[in-house]
Amino acid sequence: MSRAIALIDGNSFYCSCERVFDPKLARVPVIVLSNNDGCAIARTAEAKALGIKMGDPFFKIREQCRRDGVRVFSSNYTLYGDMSARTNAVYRDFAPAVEIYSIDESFLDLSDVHPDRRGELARDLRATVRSWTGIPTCVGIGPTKTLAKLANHIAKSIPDLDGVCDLSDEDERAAWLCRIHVGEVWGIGRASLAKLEAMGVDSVADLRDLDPRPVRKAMTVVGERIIHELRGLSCLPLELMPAQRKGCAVTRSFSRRVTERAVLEQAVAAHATRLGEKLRRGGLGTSHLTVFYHTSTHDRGDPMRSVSTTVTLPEATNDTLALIAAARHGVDRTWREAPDDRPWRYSKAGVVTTDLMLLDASPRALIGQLDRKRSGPLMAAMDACNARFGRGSVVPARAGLAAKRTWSTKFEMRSPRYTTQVTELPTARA
DNA sequence: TCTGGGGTCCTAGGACCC
DNA sequence: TCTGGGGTCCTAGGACCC
Repeated sequence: MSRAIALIDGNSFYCSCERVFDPKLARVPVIVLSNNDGCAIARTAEAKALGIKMGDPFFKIREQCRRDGVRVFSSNYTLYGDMSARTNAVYRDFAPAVEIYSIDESFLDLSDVHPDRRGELARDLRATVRSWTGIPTCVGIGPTKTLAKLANHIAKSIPDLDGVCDLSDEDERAAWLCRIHVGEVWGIGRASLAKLEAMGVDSVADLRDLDPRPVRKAMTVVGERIIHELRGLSCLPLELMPAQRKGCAVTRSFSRRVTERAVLEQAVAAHATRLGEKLRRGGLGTSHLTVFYHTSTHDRGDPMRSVSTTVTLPEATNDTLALIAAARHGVDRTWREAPDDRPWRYSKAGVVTTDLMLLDASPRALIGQLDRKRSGPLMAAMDACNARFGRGSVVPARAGLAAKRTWSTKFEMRSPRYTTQVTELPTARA
């Protein structure tokens, strides 16, 4: 039996999550905004038809949204993450192996399903997910991940296919590859597209038929792999065990421009706190913390400043207090008072780590060892309180975190966390 | 100082993804 | 006024070693 991979994803996933809990959103244009209500990152078909593009800044389309009756939502990651888990639970009923690729996409191994039955299984899967979670999906099937992705793209763009496209058959596949633009291929971005167009490549079939060697020269081994994958030779295995992550970052734009040192310190302390939570969830630690903050390139005429500094810790840790101290130290050694009456107006700050390791397996310091016997239980107690009473219920004192946050990210149009907060359950009146 | 042929590790930057 | 956040992989080049 031939190898077969399916890629299933939620249609306009974030928008579909909002629709599940508000029937009035059906058939009207809906968009979901990025953090800070910055730009559109999910659009329903109706919103796309109005010309709203991926990444359109909200302040530029606000008026159009009002005029055209577009329903606008801030992103509600708690809700989307929970809905994602529900869809994956359904996928696992249909396939022996599932790779969760992103919040709304999963690869399924269908190799053991007879080729004649794969389309039927995909239709059954779609219907089940729709009925059990409310999320509409599309399914693409092919002998490699790259072809499954391409099939999914076809399933989405040709309504007659009813949300399922199977590229298992070689002749059918060849016909489709001639009709699809090479820019739709997974892994071909702007830069590669320009190179390929210069080489006279237009369709996916053109790319498939290229000699891999010159492509490797121009697009590295990544480009070469894509060609093999398009020919049906699998180079990208299903990754069933999530790999240990290598880096972790918490970065946010401010909801206003920030000029005060105390506010910047409060922000990086808050980001370091969140970083600690993320690290502890994976049992990970870091011994280097990079702190950055900068002005905005959109503020033309304003003085620009971009700062990035890396603070070294004596040994790996995920202790919030140690991370906050490191983050504040980063600000300490880089903060400058403006030379004249035009202060730098910072737009964004963050903390970044790139050297994560399992804390239990990390080497201990000879000098400056942190007290893990104390830190572990303290952090566990803090995490437990915050899990029970909501994030931010317990914060370290002294870091200024208890004070009002005047800079924090905007979510002015966020829907309730219907599935994870008992206080935000929908109300029914009878 | 020059001459040669390997290695490893780290970092920065580019590209791409969702 | 208002333009997201968080990842991965790959390569080149420098520092350093034998």
